[in-house]
Amino acid sequence: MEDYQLCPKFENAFELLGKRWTGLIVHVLLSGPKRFKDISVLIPSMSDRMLSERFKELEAAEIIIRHVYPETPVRIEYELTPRGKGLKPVMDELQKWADSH
Amino acid sequence: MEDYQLCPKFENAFELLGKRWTGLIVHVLLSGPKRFKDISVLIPSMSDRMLSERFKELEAAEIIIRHVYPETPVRIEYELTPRGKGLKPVMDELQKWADSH
DNA sequence: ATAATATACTAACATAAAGTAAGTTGTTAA
DNA sequence: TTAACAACTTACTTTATGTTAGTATATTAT
Repeated sequence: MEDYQLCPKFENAFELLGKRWTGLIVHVLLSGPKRFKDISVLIPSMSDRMLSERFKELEAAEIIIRHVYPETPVRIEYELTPRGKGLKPVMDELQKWADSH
Repeated sequence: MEDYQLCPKFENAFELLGKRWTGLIVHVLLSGPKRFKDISVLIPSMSDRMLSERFKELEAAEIIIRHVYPETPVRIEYELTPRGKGLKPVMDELQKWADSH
């Protein structure tokens, strides 16, 4: 039995963004690539465990890319893909809403 | 010890919209007031229990209002407040993103 | 040489949120 | 009198998230 859906794409979007922390992570990455630690400092109420889990999901959804720079010590950065950057208008509108209401 | 926050308003917005189903409920209410049953039919994968819980949260956050029409049988409708309707641009941008990416 | 510090995680366990199935209340219809 | 419907609620299970501690690898301090 298939589920009737309002709009599969829309529902898929919410499956991702409707998870705790996902939106905030995308939001901070909109200001540029960041390291694991950077984000955990910017969003201190989120645990490392959650950040790690969300990174994996966002990478699988091709919203972020993981860059490994083989320096010593190794530097790892997370960056939004074009798809991820495409969320900027959504975040901007949400910011406006949050400020005005 | 206070938690440093990126932007309290923004984080608050996510506390609500970052919960499962909330976004979809708002989305369907953007097309007009609806009854409990209407929404449960439009979003069949969501349980009544969740719908009931989300309604309460959205009402408390003044995003929806609950109207009771004392007909027989009683008719109850949920409608977006101006604050709730203010989420339209956010939803529109998300829709665009979902369609294009 | 050894201990301490740092980054980027992972593991184990506890609690909170969401899913599932059935039941409640008040009404009208057959 | 039994059934049907709307709008929920309750009890219980499963999944998600929170909390604390620990690992691997490398550099720096003593």
